[in-house]
Amino acid sequence: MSVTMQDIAKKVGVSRTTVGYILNNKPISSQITDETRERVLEMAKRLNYRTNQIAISLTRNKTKTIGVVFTNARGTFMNEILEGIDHVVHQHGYNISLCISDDDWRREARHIQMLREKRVDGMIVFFVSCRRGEKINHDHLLEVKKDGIPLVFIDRYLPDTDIDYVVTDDFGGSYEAVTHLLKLGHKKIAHITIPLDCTSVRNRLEGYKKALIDAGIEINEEYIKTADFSKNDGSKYGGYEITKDFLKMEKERPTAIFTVIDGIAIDAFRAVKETGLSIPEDIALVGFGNDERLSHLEVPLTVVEQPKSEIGEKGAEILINKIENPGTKEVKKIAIKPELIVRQSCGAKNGMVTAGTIS
Amino acid sequence: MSVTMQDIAKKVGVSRTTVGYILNNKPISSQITDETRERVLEMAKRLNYRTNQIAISLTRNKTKTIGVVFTNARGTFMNEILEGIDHVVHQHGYNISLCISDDDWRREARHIQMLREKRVDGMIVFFVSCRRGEKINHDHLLEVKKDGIPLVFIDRYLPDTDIDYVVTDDFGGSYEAVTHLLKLGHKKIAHITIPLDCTSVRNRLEGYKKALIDAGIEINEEYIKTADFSKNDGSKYGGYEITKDFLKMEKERPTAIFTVIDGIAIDAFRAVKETGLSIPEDIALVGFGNDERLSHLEVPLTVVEQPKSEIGEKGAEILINKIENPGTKEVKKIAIKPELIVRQSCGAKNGMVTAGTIS
DNA sequence: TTGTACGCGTTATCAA
DNA sequence: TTGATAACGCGTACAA
Repeated sequence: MSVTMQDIAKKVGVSRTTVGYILNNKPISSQITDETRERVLEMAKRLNYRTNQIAISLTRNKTKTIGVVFTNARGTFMNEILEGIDHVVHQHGYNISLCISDDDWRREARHIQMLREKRVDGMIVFFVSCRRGEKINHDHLLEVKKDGIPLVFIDRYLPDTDIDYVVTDDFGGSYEAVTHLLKLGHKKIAHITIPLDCTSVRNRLEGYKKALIDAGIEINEEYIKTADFSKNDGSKYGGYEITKDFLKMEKERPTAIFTVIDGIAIDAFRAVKETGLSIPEDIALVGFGNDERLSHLEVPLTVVEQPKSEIGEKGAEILINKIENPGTKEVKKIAIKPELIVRQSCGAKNGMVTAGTIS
Repeated sequence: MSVTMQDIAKKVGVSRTTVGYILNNKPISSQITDETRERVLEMAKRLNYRTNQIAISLTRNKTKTIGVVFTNARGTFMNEILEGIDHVVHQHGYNISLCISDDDWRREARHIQMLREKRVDGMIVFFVSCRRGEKINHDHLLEVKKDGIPLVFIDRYLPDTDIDYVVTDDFGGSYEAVTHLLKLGHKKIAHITIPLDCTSVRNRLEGYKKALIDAGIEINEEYIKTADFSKNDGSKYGGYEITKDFLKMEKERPTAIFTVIDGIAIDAFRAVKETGLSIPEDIALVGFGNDERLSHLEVPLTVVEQPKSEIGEKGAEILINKIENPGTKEVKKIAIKPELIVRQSCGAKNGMVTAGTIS
């Protein structure tokens, strides 16, 4: 099929070894006749010789490939992280092998099995978390770690394990967003969360609670609702429906809603608009994630922006460092502080409130 | 490092070959003692043996990996195509090696070189097109074709080459959008295009022109403008500025604007809104692509929707077919008819106008 | 059941 | 000095 060193050797009339020395510019090759070198190089060019990395991988036990696993490709969440990973990784001569698990942990496990068979040098994984009621097995992830294959989680992590990760500081971001609302005078701040059992969702809820507590406001469980599950009668109860319910609360009606993700904020926006109330005058609204759609709504939404590129870059750096320095036992657990992008839906004047990076 | 067949063979006290036969369930293995088989299988499980696909790739000369090259990861254009590719490809046991060229053809060439060294079985490429003034070299793509490596282009193609591709029927989609506007009574329809020299942009312009001509309307060059280039004085002249200029045209002011991509439509939307005119009453607006943002604007935009998943799926199918049936010389050139999604910005009542698939 | 050779590049060793 | 030989890494295929 493709041109091998053997082909060149045969054509030129030297051994495979000699060709190898010349093409790789080995010190020994300085002792090879200039004429031989010339002929070999020329033949290589003429035949369009191309290193066979498969052969190299076999001997070196290194593929220069890293596996990247995402749950899905909806929205632009994956994109920015992927771009971050791509930049760092290619700089170091690595390739990305991308897998999408479709929010199915069995698929995820199969993908990881494939990546292991292909002997990737390491993996960056955004793993599947369980939705209400599901049972999820994470053994395939723990096994990767156990077998000493460099592994870095992104955006969420497995508590009680010593696996490296790079995540958004969800607690901090949430805390800041709610504190921002408090400073604007809001006291009745609702939170819409989702039935997804992962660290980010939990930490955002905790950040919300802590901010209220620190401000001396009692947690009102009526103000915390979980979207996207079915009621007994089978009807959907998502961000839209929940918001409608919040708006019906009359005197106790919240004056601000903080949603755990952008998608829910869009639903809430629609609900508020339909009710004839206005944002931010009647209801302030803050999302989390910074989906592109949010800035194009009639009233651009204020959001906590996940530092996606940084997550990707940092994750890749940690991974490559692990790969190239196999001794290190140190486990990196990094939470990057997100930015609060103040637009119009919270009622503050436009601007950006920035915080530094903690780890 | 990892467990090999040799390890198992040594532990069990049989030859490497025997282990291979048993693990791969070869017919010959039926003549192996049940006891030996048991012991081998158990040892494999105990040691957590995992096939080394690198070794297999070396002998088979097949990596079961396909290279996918995109220009960038902005927006959700890549995502849907990628999901389509991913589904088809994994079904056939292939992995994706993803590269992002950052709109830089030299980077693209380097990526393709890497993919070739890693001996991918085929490639799906969304290649870099030239912007005004740039010089782009496509030799690296032609070489892939020349060397017999299965290659499929997506969303754009190189005219005058016999390389397979799957694209949007840009001409048809454009034609349909403009015809739709004509049917709504518009006669002064403007088109904003971009200075990108690729088949899709050119074909959309042609579709626009043909629709007008077929309706007996003369092409008014004043109504065709190219966004995103600098004027002599250095100021930017993008979709926003162009739209403002259109709106200043008084009597000759266009009543509808059709933009070559969604991004420009958003700019145009902003310009119209600022001018105090309303959509669709004063100005109808139609985009191309179906970016998620468009449906969340105050007035949801009517768009020609690129069939992204289909492009990905079809592209992957063609590629895998080429890989697994190496004889076929047939070149597939497929244009998938897009859908016109009628929302509010064109002034028609909501609904979807669908067309079939042509090829 | 086992030995042997192959695919391809690398490298330590050995001969001219 | 200049170059060739052989073995390695791992799974597979075929003859023995």
